[in-house]
Amino acid sequence: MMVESASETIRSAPSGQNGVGSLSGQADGGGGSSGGGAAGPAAGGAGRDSAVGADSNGEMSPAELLHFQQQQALQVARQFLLQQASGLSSPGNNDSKQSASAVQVPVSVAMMSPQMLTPQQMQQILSPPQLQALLQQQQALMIQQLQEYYKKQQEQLHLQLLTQQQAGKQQPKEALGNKQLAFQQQLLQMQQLQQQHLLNLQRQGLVSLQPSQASGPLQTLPQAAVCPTDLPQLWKGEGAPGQPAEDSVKQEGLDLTGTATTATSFAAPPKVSPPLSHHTLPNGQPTVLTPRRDSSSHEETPGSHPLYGHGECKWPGCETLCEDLGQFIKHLNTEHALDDRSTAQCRVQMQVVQQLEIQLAKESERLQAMMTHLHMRPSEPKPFSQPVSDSPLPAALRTARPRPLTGGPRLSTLPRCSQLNPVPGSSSFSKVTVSAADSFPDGLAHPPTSAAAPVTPLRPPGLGSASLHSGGPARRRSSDKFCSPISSGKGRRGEARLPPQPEPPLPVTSSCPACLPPELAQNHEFYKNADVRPPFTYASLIRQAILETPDRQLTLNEIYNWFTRMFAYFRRNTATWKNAVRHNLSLHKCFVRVENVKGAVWTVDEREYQKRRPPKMTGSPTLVKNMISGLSYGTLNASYQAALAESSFPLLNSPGMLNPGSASSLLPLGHDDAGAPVEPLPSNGSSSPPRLSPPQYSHQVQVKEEPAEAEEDRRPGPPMGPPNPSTAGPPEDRDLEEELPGEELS
DNA sequence: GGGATACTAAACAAGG
DNA sequence: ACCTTGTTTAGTATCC
Repeated sequence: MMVESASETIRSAPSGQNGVGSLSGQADGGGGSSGGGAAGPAAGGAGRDSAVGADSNGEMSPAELLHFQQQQALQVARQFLLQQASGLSSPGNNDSKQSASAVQVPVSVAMMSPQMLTPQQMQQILSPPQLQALLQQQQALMIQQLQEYYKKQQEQLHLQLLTQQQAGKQQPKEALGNKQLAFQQQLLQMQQLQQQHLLNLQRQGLVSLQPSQASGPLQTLPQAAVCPTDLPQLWKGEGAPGQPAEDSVKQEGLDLTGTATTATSFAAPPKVSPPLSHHTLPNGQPTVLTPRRDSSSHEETPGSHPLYGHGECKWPGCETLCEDLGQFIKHLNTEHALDDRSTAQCRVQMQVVQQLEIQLAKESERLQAMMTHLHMRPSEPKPFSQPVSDSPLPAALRTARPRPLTGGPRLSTLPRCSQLNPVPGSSSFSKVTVSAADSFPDGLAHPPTSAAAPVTPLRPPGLGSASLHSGGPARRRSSDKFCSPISSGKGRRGEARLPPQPEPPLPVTSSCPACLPPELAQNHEFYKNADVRPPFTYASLIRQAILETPDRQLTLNEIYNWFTRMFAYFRRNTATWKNAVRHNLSLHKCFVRVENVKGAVWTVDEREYQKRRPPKMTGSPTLVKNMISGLSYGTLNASYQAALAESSFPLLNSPGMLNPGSASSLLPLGHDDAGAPVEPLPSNGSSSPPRLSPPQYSHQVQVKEEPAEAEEDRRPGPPMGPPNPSTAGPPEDRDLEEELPGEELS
């Protein structure tokens, strides 16, 4: 039953996924052509999305303006990217950084027109700092434009006011008073609108209150940085549309004081409010300041570098100490130049950022809900029923919130994520979960709550539900074409291929129970939360799972749990992977099944495992070649994936990636044959794990079938009994925290 | 085109 | 009868 549903899902997905449109076209005509079905949805989605904020014809409401500006920002971002790619300019005009930044952008990007780049692609291409800079620029731009918009409005009103005043000289004072009041009220409302707009932006993370921005654009928006506690007042104030402006002004007290002043004595320059005081949030000060500094340093300070701080390189996974900036730059250029590893890391980071964005959206929504519940309920209608424009704000909230940073366009380009929706598989999943005993919470709970909501926005609107659920296949295709750095390239190919190369190194690090493979270790949080297919093969993951335990053995169920625990992808997607896991366990000699009292556990025969690899290693050179030869985006993408996978490994090759110390410790392990022995296992295992581990390990080395049996006899009860529970137990428990809900379900 | 590897799907069996 | 666990086979995709 379950199987059927799952398979159905999968089947339905394929046709739809391919298509993800826009990109497939540019990437390489080949693969994507089939997806006619999907293209439709995608397009539709884009359309729908754009519809939300696109029709900014005529007069724009603030909400529309916001969208429009987001689009513009996106455009700017694209241009920025283009510039980056072509090395014509660097965002921050950092002297030292210029060369590096220019180099770090994949050359192939330069070949793509800005229009061809989707936000996703940009994410893939730009480094986190670059992205950050980009975002900041977008924010600044948006704020600026918003500011200008309001400024114009103010000026218009001002003019009208003056006109009225002049005219009013001849009119009865009463009339004048009324009109003035009306204008003032209008002004007030407008300013309140500004406030809300900015608040929204802040909520969405679009406004970070950077110094530069603060001093400029924001200045004119006195209430921009209203602290949360002021919100109620704000809303309250707005909520009194019927009242005379004066009243409302009074109500607003602090916040609107400036405004009121402006309104009455409008002649005063719009920028009255002290820049900083407004931007200091009660608790946010530190946080606000920090990013600010970074951003400023990033773009303006020549003496610093976003990737350099506290005397060390902040490149993900690299903490190399550098005496000074010069040295760091040198290090940056040598160790983090444009190569597979760097690009791969970059992509991973992008994924992280993306995930964070999702998270941000989620949290923003939550906050909104909370605030609505706590503050707005009493005066709920007020904020949303603004006299001037009832829709503007709300609309902005609704539309912008979900996708704080990129808005519509981006969504349309995120087909790959279309796998989120677990719906179909959920049933089977839950089933499994339950039986699994351990955790699965997510299977059902997550999707709806955490995943569903936030994710939704990111999904291409167009992708129908069909594409949404996509279990395995879906992910591949969708991801392939564009985005998913990790998963990628072309369906399985990417996955299958990448893993191999990377894996070699994996063993090394992975062997250490405490540590995961670099890539996994570094992004383990990411994979844990992001519905992204990990760039590892099932075999490598299984191995990882097993090696992570003190006694290097896991039951099938525990392996399942590890998967679900470590990767969101395996929580939300169909349970197909379980079959794959079993299949892999049975298929590969490197996995040895050992029976014990408790049941059967699986161990890893490192020797066997290492045996498989050699051949695969050859892959990377090719990738590099591809990279260099500058091929099409599709190819590049593949190479990226490979690079990524490679990066995951331990960067054996690149000392730069690791601390001198760590690197040395890891490197010795070597990924090749030596690997087996190496496994830090011994170290860790011997030390912490019970007596069993040693024997076990030895066992692992043995050949599969027979040994298993013999082994079993040899170490009947003891091996499995105590250790197993203990081993599996702890980790499980750890995660249980997160997955508790799941348990509840069961 | 063939070989190797990987993934998915599915059938089947054994045991709980 | 159902589920889990294992094994095996088949088909497909990708890379070398």
